[in-house]
Amino acid sequence: MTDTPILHVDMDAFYASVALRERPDLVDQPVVVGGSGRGVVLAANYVARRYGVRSALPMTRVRRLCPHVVVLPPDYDTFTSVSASVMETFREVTPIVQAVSLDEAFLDVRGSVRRLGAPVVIAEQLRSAIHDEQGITCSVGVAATVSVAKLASRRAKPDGVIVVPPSEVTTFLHPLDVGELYGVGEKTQALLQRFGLVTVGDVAHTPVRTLQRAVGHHLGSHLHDLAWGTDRGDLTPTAGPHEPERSMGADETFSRDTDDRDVIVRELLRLSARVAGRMRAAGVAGRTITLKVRFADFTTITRSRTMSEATDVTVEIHRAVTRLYDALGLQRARLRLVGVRVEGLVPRSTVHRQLVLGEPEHGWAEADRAVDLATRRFGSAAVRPASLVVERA
DNA sequence: TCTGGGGTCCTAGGACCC
DNA sequence: TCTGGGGTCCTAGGACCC
Repeated sequence: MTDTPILHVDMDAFYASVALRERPDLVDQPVVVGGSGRGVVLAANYVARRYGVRSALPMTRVRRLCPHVVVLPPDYDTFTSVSASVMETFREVTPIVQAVSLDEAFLDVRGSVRRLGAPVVIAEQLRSAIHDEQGITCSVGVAATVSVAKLASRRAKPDGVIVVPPSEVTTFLHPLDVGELYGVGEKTQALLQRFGLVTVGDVAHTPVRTLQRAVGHHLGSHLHDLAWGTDRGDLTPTAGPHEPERSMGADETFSRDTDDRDVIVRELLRLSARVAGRMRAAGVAGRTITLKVRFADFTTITRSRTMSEATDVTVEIHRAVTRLYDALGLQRARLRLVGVRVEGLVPRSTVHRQLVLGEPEHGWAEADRAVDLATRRFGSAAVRPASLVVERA
């Protein structure tokens, strides 16, 4: 038996560490993985962090903070395959693995201690296995609950392990900044601060009703639980066929702001095709179609429309978002970003389409299937709508 | 040449139904 | 004929996470 059965394993600077396996010559240099132009940092190695470089920082600021930083482009195929191998290593320890993202997971090792040893021993075994197999380091938090394990792994970084036994939970939690709690971002932290609540201990000693008045009913009671480390925190194993997504979407920031309707409608077509293609690959269709528009000043609005029937057809999604866009009646507003999202996803097999006699929808669905087939065979650059083909002079 | 892209969940008001 | 209460769906926005 153990009183700290939950492990939170978090890769250190995951994207950067994976990218550096190919470039060992750069390990002592400041390195970030990120986009170009208007992109942000996806991951920064610990050398870059000494300059104040962090995830989500705009690249323009990164270059100011650290002019000699090396920027590597993300290689998601490699990240995905390294992640899959790491998750496989976790499942050799316990079947109860809940992946949070490519680079972190919770493990319930309750059933493994007799075979493998105490949780802290398992944590060290995992760390050396991942280091040997993948050439990257990770940190592990060990605790009785999910939320405490998560905070412990952050404290353990980089390349360490921290165990927080139940008797030490409040001593560990209460001095922390409220912003460390899962679910407390910039806004909520500022809100709590106005109530004089700065540390986790402050939140713990505030009546639930008061918290709920400050931050809303749900979050208020949630924060109170987190502040005492009493969240239930049962794991939902993500092995095998995972839960279907509730929505799928794609958005894109223009390389420069635009008010050109042709450019915008063409981008909406590209995004609609991308989303619809992923939906068909996943075998889902959806009824609610949402347009997202971000203006040059970064204000963002959404407009959605729920259809009578679910679709996975590119031209139907494109037509819906184009109507929503035109209904905005924008004149010369410059847009920074547009996005397309489809919600209310259901398995494609449950959709029975009521085709209006003579409507050519059938033809569009078949055109999509032909595109999917050609894409699988020749790659995504091979097939695209005519309006997306750039003529070569 | 500040501020990505993929998501999830919550809130709140109004419509509509019983 | 003077006003209720619950449930669900839709829409829009916002906060948050990695």
